[in-house]
Amino acid sequence: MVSSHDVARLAGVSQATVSRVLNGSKNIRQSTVEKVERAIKELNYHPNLNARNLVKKKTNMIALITGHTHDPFYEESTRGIVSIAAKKGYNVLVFFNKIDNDNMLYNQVLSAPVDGIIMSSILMNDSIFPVLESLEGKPYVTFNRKHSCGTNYFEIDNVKAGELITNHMIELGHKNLAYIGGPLQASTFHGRLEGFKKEANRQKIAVRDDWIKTTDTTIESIVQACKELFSGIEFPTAIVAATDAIALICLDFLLNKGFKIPEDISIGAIDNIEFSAHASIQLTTVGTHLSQSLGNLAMEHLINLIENKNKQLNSVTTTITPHLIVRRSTGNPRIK
Amino acid sequence: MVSSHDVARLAGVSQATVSRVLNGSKNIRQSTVEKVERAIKELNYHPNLNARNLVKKKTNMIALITGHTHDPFYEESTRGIVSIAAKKGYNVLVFFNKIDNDNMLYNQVLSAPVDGIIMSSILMNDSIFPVLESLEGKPYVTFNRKHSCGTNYFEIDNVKAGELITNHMIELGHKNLAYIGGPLQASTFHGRLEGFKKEANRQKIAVRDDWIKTTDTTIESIVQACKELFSGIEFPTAIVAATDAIALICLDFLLNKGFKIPEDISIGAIDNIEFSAHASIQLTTVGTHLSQSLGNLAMEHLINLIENKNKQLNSVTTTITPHLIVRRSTGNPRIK
DNA sequence: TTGTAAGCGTTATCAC
DNA sequence: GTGATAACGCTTACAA
Repeated sequence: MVSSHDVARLAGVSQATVSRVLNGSKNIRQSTVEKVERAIKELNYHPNLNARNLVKKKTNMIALITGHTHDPFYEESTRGIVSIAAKKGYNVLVFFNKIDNDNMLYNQVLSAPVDGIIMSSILMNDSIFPVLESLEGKPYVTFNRKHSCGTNYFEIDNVKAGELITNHMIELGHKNLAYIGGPLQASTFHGRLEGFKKEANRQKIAVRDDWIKTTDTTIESIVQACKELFSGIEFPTAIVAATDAIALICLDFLLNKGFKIPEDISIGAIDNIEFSAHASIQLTTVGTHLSQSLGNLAMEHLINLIENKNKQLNSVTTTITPHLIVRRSTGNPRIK
Repeated sequence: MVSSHDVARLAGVSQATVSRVLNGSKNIRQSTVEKVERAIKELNYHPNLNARNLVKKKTNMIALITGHTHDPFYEESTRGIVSIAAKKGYNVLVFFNKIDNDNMLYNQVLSAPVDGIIMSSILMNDSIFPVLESLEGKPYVTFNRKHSCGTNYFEIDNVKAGELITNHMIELGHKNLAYIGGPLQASTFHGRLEGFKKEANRQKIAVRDDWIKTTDTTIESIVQACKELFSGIEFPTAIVAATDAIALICLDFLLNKGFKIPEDISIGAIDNIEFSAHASIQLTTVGTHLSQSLGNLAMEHLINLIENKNKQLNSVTTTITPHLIVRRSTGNPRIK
């Protein structure tokens, strides 16, 4: 492996001078700059970032802990985060987490050589948080979900989101509502289910307990929930899915069963992933009016935290009010 | 930032001993292990990986250069690669590249502190390759696309894939074929277009020059291609898209224009991304019989290269024979 | 303008 | 078993 010493030797200068050229310092004769650059090119030298980072105590890397990008929501946010990071001179180390606290993973992230940590899929009682708090000097930020005792989060008003989509179904005339969500230790699922129940309650719509499904967000468990919902004599006429990703899986299930959407069954969700707008999907959902995604906002905030070290910024909490986006997956229930 | 020295001081041992405990070395008294571990916990110590990597000359990180995960193909491969990496103890640094050679990016990747490099979206004449070859000791691997002078690639037989989907259209009775692809400096697009032309030729089907569209794979340019295709008096009855991602965008365009698929227009593609099997898409496409994706195979190969340093493995070239997957986006042309 | 040398936080080779 | 100590490849005062 060629080092700056080799370059120095070839260029006939000291290693320190090579370093100066590399870092574009002023006060350095143009002719030596050229000598060094020629040597760099000739030896095909690339600085060892490990060594640099060690002395600079800065790596320009950030760690992202996200749910599997199988869920388009996480794919979109990951894409945005990596892009913003690149634009600002950071690289991102991607970690996928499971549904439950994963201490192995967290330890890895905690000692990863990164300047900050951004997380989307943590639980309200996640064990990483106390550690993170005690880790002075390594800023972190959360988006989508939040921790029960955490600050620095960017979320939508999940209760409101649940109310909006539920209200839409009820306004359409649906009385047989089902709900499919995820683990309630996630603040998103917790809030959305609360919104669903609250709105149903407010409108005096009784919801059967066994029509409220809590999955682990895997395809299998969502399909299982669908099977249970449509195995009895009575079916729901409308499904409120906690996320667009869940809705997409339900949709696949229902279409394969021969149901017509929305004639037979209405389906609506929350997240407004890009694909929901596709002409062959047209999912009614709940989204934000933001031009930036939550992930992008969080990433920009994280970079501010890293670079400004502005202690005032250290406890930003952002909750965005969502709104309903009506498309073609919801309609009036069939008259009996 | 707490270092192993701090731990040593608190535990009343030397820093070297802390290091030994950390690395689980034998020949160390159980009682001191406990002392050290207690100190580690108390100080909330996490080893500095930069320092460790510097001396070990190993980072357990790999760099992935991929197209934007906006294209589900890249999302799926990225997901697989990150998962395999994690399983094998590696983390992945994700870089998105543009359609053209991006020297800034490449320089970044080249000096990134990684043990190896995996790339999916390079061009046949990409400038990174000569450098990569000269970079002894940093293995690399390519999947999906390959470099004109590169080895270590995993691809499908793109010409064959182009032939298969084109043949399918012709067998259905289509005579007015259009093709929408991407930059021909990408081996995938190059081969797939070649296959398209070859098969049309073999079957004596004349294809209009202006019905062969080369986009830059952005949504805008694909939509533009669609507009051009469907603005004249004569329309194609079948579209061969070079990738499922392109087909999805065409599909959106066509459905929004009020076309029925496949009654008015058939559409088929290559890649067999997961979403193509969704009940609301049902895209006819070309895929492999592999249980693993190309990206996964490539990643496993890369880890072998890194860990075994087996020089024999150093020039693996894999070309998988693809097969047709008929779904509901293709059918017979309307009889005039 | 350039060179010398002291770290950065580890691992690993010696002695003891 | 454990403690010194020399790297690892870089940045950055401090000298010259």
